[in-house]
Amino acid sequence: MRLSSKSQYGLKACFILAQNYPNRCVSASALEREIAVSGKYIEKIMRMLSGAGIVTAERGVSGGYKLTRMPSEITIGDVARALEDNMEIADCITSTCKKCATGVVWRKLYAGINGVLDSMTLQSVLDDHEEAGICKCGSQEEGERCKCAAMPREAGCGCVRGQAN
Amino acid sequence: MRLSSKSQYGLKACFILAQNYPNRCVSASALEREIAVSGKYIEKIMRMLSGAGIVTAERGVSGGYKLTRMPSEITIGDVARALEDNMEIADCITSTCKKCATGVVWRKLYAGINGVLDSMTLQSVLDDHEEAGICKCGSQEEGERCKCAAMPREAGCGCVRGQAN
DNA sequence: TTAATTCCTACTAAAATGGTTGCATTTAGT
DNA sequence: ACTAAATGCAACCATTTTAGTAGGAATTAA
Repeated sequence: MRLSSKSQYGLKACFILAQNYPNRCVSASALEREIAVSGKYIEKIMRMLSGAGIVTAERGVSGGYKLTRMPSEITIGDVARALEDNMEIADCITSTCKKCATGVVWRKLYAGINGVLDSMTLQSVLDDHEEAGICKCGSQEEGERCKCAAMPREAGCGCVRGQAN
Repeated sequence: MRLSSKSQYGLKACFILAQNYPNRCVSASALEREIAVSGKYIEKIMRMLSGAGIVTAERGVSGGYKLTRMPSEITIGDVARALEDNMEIADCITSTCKKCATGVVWRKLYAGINGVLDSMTLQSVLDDHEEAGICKCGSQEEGERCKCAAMPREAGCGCVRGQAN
């Protein structure tokens, strides 16, 4: 009962894209720096998100990835279902078998999981996080000022582009 | 994002033990017949449940497994957590890291999963299942009479011990 | 004594996971 | 036209996890 690393990295990437929405593309190599994950691997993950219609990709120099819709229109469930190879938590989820009582159980769990995941959007999570006094950009320790340098940020986080602060 | 086969088989076994509670022991070989799973494998699974204090085992001829407490006192979560090797769905569940927004998400999911699993007991699920017009013993197809023969059953399911009906 | 049972350890084949490699294609800038 | 930075794609690979299997020791009712 574990999420794949794809979901974990991919969601981090989506939060970064959300912060750059709708203007800027974010490249795989920028994500590599920010998330500390292999560039080739995050590239693969982004391609899965692209295939699922969650991000678009622009090729060529100064290309990268961008959300296809507003962060408030993308649920965590959208992202997780795109990246999790197998969301069918048990064999009897899709089957109509009613023979044993386990079907009820696993279907209820399945519904619960998707319910939780779809109750949050990229936007709502970032809002909650910021409201809790934590800078959206995610690169600082608690109580410290933001240290991020590589990435353009929204106002209010204390970051300066291309310069640590 | 998948449950292990241990949880799936193990929960089936627990329902059978629940139907035989509190009088009868159910042996691994009986479970093998009922659930259609390797006897050696279900034996291993039962030992995990025994280690978790959910069932007790009696050795020797006419031995087997029995629930340690009433089916209404055992939640599905108890069973799943005993059998699922790793319930930590993401790396940041237990850590106190607040740097990125994914922590909020996965902790909410984790709480949701356990909430669903703990909202059901062996008893409540069996009751719901029976109320839906489905025999608790689980061996019949929908609309058919029960075909189970190997196992003693509670009144009302139409089974006769040691005899198909 | 025997047969049916659990207990325990070790082993193994297959599948899934978490990437890596290499190359083709696209594109902005010079 | 050339180059460098970017995505697209397919194949590969090592490690870990999963889903059992195998074999024997200890226990117990008949």
